[in-house]
Amino acid sequence: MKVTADLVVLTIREHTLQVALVERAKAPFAGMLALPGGFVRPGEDLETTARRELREETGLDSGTFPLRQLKTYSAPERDPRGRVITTVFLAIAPNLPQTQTPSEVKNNDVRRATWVTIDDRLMRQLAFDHRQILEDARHAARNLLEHTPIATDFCGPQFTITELRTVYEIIWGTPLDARNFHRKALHTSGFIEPTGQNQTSGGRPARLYRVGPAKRIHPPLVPPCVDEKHSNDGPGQAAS
Amino acid sequence: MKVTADLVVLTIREHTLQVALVERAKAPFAGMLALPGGFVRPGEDLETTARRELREETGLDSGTFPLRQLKTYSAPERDPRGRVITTVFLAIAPNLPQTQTPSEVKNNDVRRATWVTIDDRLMRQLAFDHRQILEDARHAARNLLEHTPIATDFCGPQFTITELRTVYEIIWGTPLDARNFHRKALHTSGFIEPTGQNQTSGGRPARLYRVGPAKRIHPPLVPPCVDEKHSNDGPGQAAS
DNA sequence: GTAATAGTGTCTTTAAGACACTATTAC
DNA sequence: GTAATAGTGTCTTAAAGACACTATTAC
Repeated sequence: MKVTADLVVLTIREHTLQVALVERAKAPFAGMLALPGGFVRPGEDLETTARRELREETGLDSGTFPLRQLKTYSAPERDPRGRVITTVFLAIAPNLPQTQTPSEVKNNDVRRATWVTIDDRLMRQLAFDHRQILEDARHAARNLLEHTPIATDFCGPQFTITELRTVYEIIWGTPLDARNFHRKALHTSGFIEPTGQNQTSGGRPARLYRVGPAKRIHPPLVPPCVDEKHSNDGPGQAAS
Repeated sequence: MKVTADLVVLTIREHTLQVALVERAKAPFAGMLALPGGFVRPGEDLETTARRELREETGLDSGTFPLRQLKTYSAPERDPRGRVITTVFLAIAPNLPQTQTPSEVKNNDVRRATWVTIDDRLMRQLAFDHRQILEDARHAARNLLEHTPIATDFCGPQFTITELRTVYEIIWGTPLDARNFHRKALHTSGFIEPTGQNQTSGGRPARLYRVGPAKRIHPPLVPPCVDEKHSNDGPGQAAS
């Protein structure tokens, strides 16, 4: 049985949620979009494989952001080449200054790597079972946003509260009350801490913050009006 | 590369949290305790493997309770026989009437299956990396208890609120206020619903409930006095 | 001054936490 | 009646939700 590690790398660019995808050079699914990833090599654990493949296929250096294992997909027919199971990792990248990490990457499986805005049209163009994987990963990301400080990973090492709120607004798809968000962010101990610096951008200067030591946001940051009591449990992963 | 599915099957018996373990018949780790599990067969997905191995090794029928995929362990040296990665599933069994599902099971890898109370002594007797796996699974179970109705899986199809509260008390290790728990359980819409029946046991008859349609407990049921804002993130799994 | 953005305070509502008594059964 | 267990109500406190104005900068 073959084993691969695949990655869902999310970022916010151009005010939308985007995912790093590769255009496949070979069959099966030649020319279609797929998640970056590849086979585990001897001596590698899955996370090492994920980091290597990310670098090889997209040029992204995962040293700057953490990888979270999400779920392992093992349906017998999920890869037409034979029996392949894959473990999926979620990564959140800060908004990168360069357009993307494109074709300089030498990799004979991959034609090019690109950021793609996540929408319904994209979801129908994905190879393998990557549509399901991406849906599950989005669900996991939304959940992590509520319970962990993961939103700060979308920002750089320093950010304003407005930038942080924008992350929530884009991923949740709803506007948030700036005052209530401000209060929640500052009153959740260990979430963010001031750096003492300011950032100015055409209006009153904004205070800059960095991520704090907290690993959980407690009580959670809940999206407004979405009473998900009866909602589905998502990709079936146990909460951490 | 070989792939296995292992299970952490938890139940509450004799007022303690217990886990289903097997005594290994062969090297490596002959005579030591291990989680039930085994190799994926052609045509099986991981969950199917887990259900089959559970039945073969412990006689437990997983048809009566759900399996949740937790995490995949892939350290290169985790199995001395060679490269084996394993995907771990969590199952919660109701308190079973029979003592356990013992040695009638024919399986040449396993000498016998047994329920074992989880304590520090046990944790030092586990084969492979199963100590780490069990610790991660306990952490995941505690978390699921807060956010999902999984506690009802420890009870039968019908249960009293006191039984349900006892589950939380045993797993959290702290007593809960009966009145506040009662209110929380009944006011969380979709958590539990009355069956209309009563159960009598030496005192005032208790109303019986069944699990409701909710998949999430919102807001979560939080263990008292445990302000885990700065606590570790656990086994590294994304919240579902 | 004007435009743009950041930052803050109060009232109301909801739910958690603490806490003690009454109700129904078996014996 | 007594023992055992189930069930309930109130006060206080913490935090979310709704809502409008002031502060600081660039031009």
